[in-house]
This record gives sequence, C-alpha cells and structure tokens, in this order.
Amino acid sequence: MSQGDVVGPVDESVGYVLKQATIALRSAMDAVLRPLELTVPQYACLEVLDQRPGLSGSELARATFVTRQSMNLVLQGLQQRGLLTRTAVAGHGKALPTELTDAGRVQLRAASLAVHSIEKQMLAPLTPSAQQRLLTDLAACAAALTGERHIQLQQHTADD
Amino acid sequence: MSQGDVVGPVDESVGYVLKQATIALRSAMDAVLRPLELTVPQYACLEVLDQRPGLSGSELARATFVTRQSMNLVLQGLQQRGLLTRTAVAGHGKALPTELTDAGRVQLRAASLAVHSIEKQMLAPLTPSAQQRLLTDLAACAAALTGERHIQLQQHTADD
DNA sequence: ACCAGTGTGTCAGAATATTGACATGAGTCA
DNA sequence: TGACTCATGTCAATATTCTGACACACTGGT
Repeated sequence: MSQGDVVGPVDESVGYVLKQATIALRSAMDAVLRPLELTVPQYACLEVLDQRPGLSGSELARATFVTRQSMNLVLQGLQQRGLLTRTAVAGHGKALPTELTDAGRVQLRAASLAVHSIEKQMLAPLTPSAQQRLLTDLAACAAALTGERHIQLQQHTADD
Repeated sequence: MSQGDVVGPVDESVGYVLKQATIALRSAMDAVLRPLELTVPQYACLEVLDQRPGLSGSELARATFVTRQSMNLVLQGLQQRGLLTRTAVAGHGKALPTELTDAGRVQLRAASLAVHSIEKQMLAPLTPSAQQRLLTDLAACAAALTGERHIQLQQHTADD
C-alpha cells in the first residue's frame, strides 16, 4: 500500500494459491468420501465429534466453520442413518449433547483412513519438517486475520 | 495407513488448517470488498481479466475455480454495471471475448489495493522467505492432488 | 422471586453454486 | 462438401448454504 506495489500474476497471491489448494483437497476428499456416502461436512462433523464427544450442535458448527443451521441439517442426516445420537427429543430450546454411535465410529474409521490417505498424498512433495511448518504457518496466517482486533506484536523470530 | 497412525487432534490436519485459513481470508475479503459493492468471485473475475484480457467466460471460470454457469452470472452482474464488455450479443453459441472497461479498471484498482492489504496482514507473521515458501509449498500440495493420475517421482531435495 | 442477557435449536426465506441439458459455432478429417 | 467432435453460452432445475427471526432454557444480578 505504501510503495508502488505491482499487482503481479494472480498465482503469486495467497488467495489464489489457497483457493487452488482448497479446491484440490475438497475435490479429492469427496471423491473418496462418496463411496462411503459421506459429504465433507458430514465427515468433518464425525471427526470433531469423535475427538470431543458430547458437543452441542452450535459448538460443532463453530468447530467446523459453518452456521448452526447448516450443522443442524448435517446432524439430522447423520442421526437418521444411526451414526450419532442426540439425547432424545427435548422438545424445544436447550443444548443437545451429541455422541457417536458404534456404527458412526466404524464409518468414521473408514472415512478417516481415506481422508488421511489423501492428506498424505497432498503433503507428499514436502519433507516432514516442511509439512509441519506449513501447518504452523497457515495457522499463524489465519490467526493474523481473525485476531485483527488487537495489534499483533510482531516478534522477529529468525527461523531461517 | 501402514503403521498405526493415531488420528490426532483435528488442528494438526491439513484440511482443518487449510479451511481455517480460507475462511479467515474469505471473511476478511468480503468485508473490505463490500463497501465497493463487489463479491469475492466478482473481484477474482476482474483481477484475472485485467491480467489476461479477452478471456472467454469458460476460460474465466476455469481460472477462478467455478463453473461456466456461475461465471456467467458474475459476468452479467459486472456487465450491467458497466465494468466490462463482451463484444455485443452474438446470438448463440460461440466464445465471447471479455474485456475490462475503464470503470472496471478503476474499480479493480481500489479492490485490488484493499485485498492486497488483507493478504499482507495475513502474511505479516511470516518472514518474506517464509511467505514465499508458503506459496510454493501450497502450490506443490495442490499439484500433488490434481496430478494424481501420474505417479509423482519424489526427488528428495534436502532443502532444510 | 423476578428479570434481563446470553446461548441454543429450529423454522422460513433468500441467495448462491452446482448438475444436467440443449443449440450453436468452430475445427478436423475423409 | 459433409459429418463428426469439441467447446462455448445459456436455460432450467436442484442442492447447499446463509441471513433473519422466533421460542425456549440457563445464568447473572437485583
């Protein structure tokens, strides 16, 4: 913004590369998830739920970056297939703790294997340390944007 | 898949971190784009079109990772606002080269500045070399997935 | 005990993107 | 020249997601 920043080709933009990677991963994921009759949001829901049982729909929604309403539809589909339970019907108004059933865990196990295989393939061109660095840097980038309310105190870590 | 791979917390998964970063960027982008009355897809279209004038709708769609149909709607909106032109109406059937108008370029200039500011903020926690590395690695990851038809010959580059 | 404030689940409507399909024009090859 | 294939633009229908809104339950303070 200060000096005359030439825009440069789009493929040097974070947004472009990020979208490219996201699309590629998303596409590969629902290719391997389709045989299991699972969508990506459904898989994400199962995965989070396995690691943090008893989460409510709203909490699940926040954890998977969707709205409560969208998560609700996901949960309905999963519940109808007997993959999870929601403490019966409480009529109206309060948090419904959600948990995986045995069938849900079985399904998740298969899905998790498939997805991890994809992620492994995606990271294959990178060395293990480069993989770890990618995750760390990506998380830092996201934090730099979401925590924009505060001034990020930039400490120059001479990492390379 | 071979050895007993513990699934581990989701936040160590590429997919999770990738989605996190994508959501953060997307959200920040349409926050700064909204005052300009531009959506993210619209901005992407303008940006690509500025760098590669004369592109057809289908080519534009591929460049921005959406379908022809979606791009068509984007183009219609942009055209109605006088931000781009499409060589009149050719009735039916053939590629319509698209170009930015002067107004389009002006609008893009403002949008580009805003978006670049966001991207800069996003990459702020990283050193310049780490930023470059992130882009490169991300592109490599995407390529590893989209070019999955071939066996990727893994050449161990001892980079770190 | 009362009452605002917050969080949650759910319903309804709108917006957006996708899939499927078709007609048209261009290029290729016999 | 004619037939075939391919790519493009567009229409229609479907699907997915989001925004807005409401009722209900728990928590805090008074």
